[in-house]
Amino acid sequence: MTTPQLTKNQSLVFDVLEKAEGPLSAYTILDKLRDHGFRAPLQVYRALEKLLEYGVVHRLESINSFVACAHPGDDCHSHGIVAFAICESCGQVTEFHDHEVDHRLMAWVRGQKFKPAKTTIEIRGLCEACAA
Amino acid sequence: MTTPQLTKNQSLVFDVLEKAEGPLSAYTILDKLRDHGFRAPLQVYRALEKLLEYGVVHRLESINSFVACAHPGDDCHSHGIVAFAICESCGQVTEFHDHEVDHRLMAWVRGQKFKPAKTTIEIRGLCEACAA
DNA sequence: CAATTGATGTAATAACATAACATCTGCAAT
DNA sequence: ATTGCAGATGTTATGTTATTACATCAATTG
Ligand SMILES: [Zn+2]
Ligand SMILES: [Zn+2]
Ligand SMILES: [Zn+2]
Ligand SMILES: [Zn+2]
Repeated sequence: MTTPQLTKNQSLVFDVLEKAEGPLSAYTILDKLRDHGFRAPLQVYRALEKLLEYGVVHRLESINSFVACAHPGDDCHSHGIVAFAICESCGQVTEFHDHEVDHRLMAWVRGQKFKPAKTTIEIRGLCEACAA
Repeated sequence: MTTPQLTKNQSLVFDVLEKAEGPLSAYTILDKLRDHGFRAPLQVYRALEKLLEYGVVHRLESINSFVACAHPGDDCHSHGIVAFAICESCGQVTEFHDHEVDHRLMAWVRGQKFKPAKTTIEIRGLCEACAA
């Protein structure tokens, strides 16, 4: 998907996520944008909805948070599955993907005649620095 | 992990999940147990916490719901990663397990010196019946 | 201009989850 | 048996995440 020009609110939300060290909750984003006129959760959620659709932001289901894509423009994103390693201590997120994992999951899915729409792979644990 | 004798509340919550067609939210479980004296969310969440710990119930992160384990006693559960296919139309959940996926993810994790604690794999889409 | 479409603003509410504190129950040590 | 403890439970309140409903605004287009 080619990303269209972002609207004002979408840009504001995206900039906050890009500058952040780690994933942010929608309400944390809201707080960071109060000075820019944001007043209600919906302003954040609506922007996020589009940014997710454009593939420039990912949602981390297991921690109800959002993060800017670490590999913008990477073609794998369009058809591949993205995985995340999330440090439960420092919040650091690493985004990666593995074709073999994709293939195995999609092979299973095909066998079941299941029609996949969105796949979540999230590994929570401790990053190297925090595990030490 | 060997499952200890369940307490009254744990048994009630587990029975509701076992008899359910698909995954249930904590509040749905609460409603189903009002007749048995349940009054507050915490009664459900506390029971779920233990049932998750014993491995007889799984949490589906992407839909904030809980489901009874489909493969109780399966040894793979203790050390392997469980994956779920979730039908967004009828709610049906299929639990499966693929060693190759585990190996690939764990190999990646080792390479990063990341210490995994809990891994989530959830595929949302349409089951065979609903896709037709 | 009128109609449509997409974006935005605002208030209210729904849905999910935890904190804090009191009470009870079973069991072991004295 | 009494005391002390640990685990489970009950209850209220609160915190966090997400959506519904409705009004308004701006750009496009026929
Ligand atoms: Zn990405
Ligand atoms: Zn860390
Ligand atoms: Zn299971
Ligand atoms: Zn279905």
